[in-house]
Amino acid sequence: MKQPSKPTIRDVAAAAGVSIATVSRVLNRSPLATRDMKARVDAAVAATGFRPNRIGSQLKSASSRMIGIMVPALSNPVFADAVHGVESEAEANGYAVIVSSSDYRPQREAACVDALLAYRVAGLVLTVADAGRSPTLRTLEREKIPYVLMFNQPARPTRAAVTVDNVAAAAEAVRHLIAFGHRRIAMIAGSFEASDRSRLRHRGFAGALAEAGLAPEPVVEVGFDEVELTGHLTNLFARQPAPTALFCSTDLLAIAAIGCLKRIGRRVPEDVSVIGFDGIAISEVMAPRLTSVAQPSRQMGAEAVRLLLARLAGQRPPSRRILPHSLRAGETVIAPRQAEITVLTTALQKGRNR
Amino acid sequence: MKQPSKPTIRDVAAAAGVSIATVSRVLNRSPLATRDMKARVDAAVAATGFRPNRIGSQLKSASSRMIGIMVPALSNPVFADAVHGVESEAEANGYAVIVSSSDYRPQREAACVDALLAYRVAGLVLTVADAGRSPTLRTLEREKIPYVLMFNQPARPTRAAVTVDNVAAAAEAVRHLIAFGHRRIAMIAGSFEASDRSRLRHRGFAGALAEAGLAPEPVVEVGFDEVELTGHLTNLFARQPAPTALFCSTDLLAIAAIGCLKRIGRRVPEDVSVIGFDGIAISEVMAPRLTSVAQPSRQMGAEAVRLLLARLAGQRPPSRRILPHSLRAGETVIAPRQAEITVLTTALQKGRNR
DNA sequence: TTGTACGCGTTATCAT
DNA sequence: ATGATAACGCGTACAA
Repeated sequence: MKQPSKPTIRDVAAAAGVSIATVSRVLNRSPLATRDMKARVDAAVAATGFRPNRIGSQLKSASSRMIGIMVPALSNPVFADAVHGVESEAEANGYAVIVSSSDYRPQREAACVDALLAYRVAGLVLTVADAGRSPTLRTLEREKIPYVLMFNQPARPTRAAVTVDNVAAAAEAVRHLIAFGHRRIAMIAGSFEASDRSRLRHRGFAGALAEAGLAPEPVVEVGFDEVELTGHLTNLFARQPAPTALFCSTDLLAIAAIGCLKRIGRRVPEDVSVIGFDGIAISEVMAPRLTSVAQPSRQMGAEAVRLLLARLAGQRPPSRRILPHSLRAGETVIAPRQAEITVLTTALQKGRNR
Repeated sequence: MKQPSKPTIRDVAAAAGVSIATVSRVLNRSPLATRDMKARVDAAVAATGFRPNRIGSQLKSASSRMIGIMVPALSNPVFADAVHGVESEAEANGYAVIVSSSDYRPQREAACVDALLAYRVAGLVLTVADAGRSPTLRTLEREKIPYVLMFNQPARPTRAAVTVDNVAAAAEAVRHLIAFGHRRIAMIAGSFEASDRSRLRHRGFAGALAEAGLAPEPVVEVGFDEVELTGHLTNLFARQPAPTALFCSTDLLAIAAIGCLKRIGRRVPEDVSVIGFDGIAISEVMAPRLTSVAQPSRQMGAEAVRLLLARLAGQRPPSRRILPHSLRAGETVIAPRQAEITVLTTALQKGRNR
């Protein structure tokens, strides 16, 4: 049952009639490798079916060329896209990626990171529940493991992060609703405890309302696996006067909310306008197309890797990268009924004045 | 700039005043480790901040406790879910997971797998474009690397795979439409070249139509990143008589199709019924809820890992695991207009007969 | 029960 | 330009 264990650099050396040092030089494209040596080694590599063993190489060189990545969940397309970005940028630079997910449970984060560190990853790209109070980040700092946050937007500017400006982006979403004439705007937010983004987006929401002199509407805070929003929405819309628009802290929540709204007899956008946050691909192909503040998830992953690699190369890249968000107009936001009437009236009066 | 390199087992031994063998035994829970030795070592581990280096251990023991995974794309929730399943099952068994994605490009598969093999992964869980003619799988077999396919359903029964019965599942979807009274059923299929699943599902589609004595409708084959189906659908529905139902080989395609249909003035389900394949989470919360043949993606990932680990443990597990699919009734399939009339008529007659 | 010493596959230093 | 050899961190056979 013993495997004919894989050929090593030693086997190649024997087959080529050279020393292992020569083989190593050829494999690593050392300038010292001469043409004929290269030819002989290449032939021997092909003959033996040799594959360089990165484990051996890592042990020696203490640089693992592996990047660890931790996200709350792969089931959210935002994170799946970001991981995709991380993976392809890493791959392009000769790095492999080890993934793990915390399942939105802050207390799992430490264990995940521990596992990654056991593999001596060169660095980490991660999204934590709360960058402000994360034992995990402190561990990484204490042990001087380079890391770059994604989506998190830590208050401490020394913590490397690639994000969008969550407060500004959320405020922009709300202002978009206000510009359409909405005055009673409610928010559905993902768990504040499990997501500092959710808190920041709420701050943007509240700020935009205050700035417009509007009364703050109640915020419905829900869990991330919560898909049954019917109860929450029923309560929300039982109030008089009912909200005319809904800002959701993620697209996933927005899509779920739209489904529940339809089922309780509120049409989107005719009765209620909805705007999401993330700009995931699916929200662009559904009908009506979801209006959303899009963040460039895939690029954020790629950019996080670039920052990490620059840091690993001993450079001093900016510790923070705020990527631009963009308001992606869809079809789920229109003017509320009353405003429509106002607009019409105004238009008629103007017409008459001519 | 030199890092104060991390403590090794040797530092721990020195701190505890024991030998490295003792430390190793304690860390690996060897029965030879005595209580007091364990106490001293544990204290020293804490004092030094030691973290076992898996790289060293892997090199020695030649078993990497890493699983490689390759999927066509993380942006498809089906694969993201499967990776999630792989990740958590692997984690539960002390394995780490290295991911890579082929971006639906068959010619990239070999390079991805090569990279994974360089890390001496213990085995692979993967989805290839076409399990029937995959140089990658042949490579793995030649080099005796254990692997388990996911989603692929290879003709050769020796190839380990965890899948659903794609032909039967697709046929069931089509029979569902037929049972509702649909007679003109078209199909939108993902690229046949990039997905053997797509081909099998088409076979199930054609089989179910033939079995019911229905004429085969044209199949629209589209790329996986193709989101603009308006043209295709316009052509499809310009035919006379137009199809009354649509079977899509993935939920992503179904969602895109529904969006495009609405935009060309066909309502779903009133004018056209739509059924998907995959049962991704989002399709359950949108409105109308997508009717779909669901496959247990997350469990498929987990099951693939279980199979792989059993094989690694030297067992001879069944090489193929066909997991049950389930028809998840949503709101996108109703009876076509004419059938509705027929049904009503029948019901009226029955009522009169009473 | 505990410790010594070797080897896993690689890179890199130092002779030649 | 090429080769011999010493690490890297760990597990374990073997000796004590």
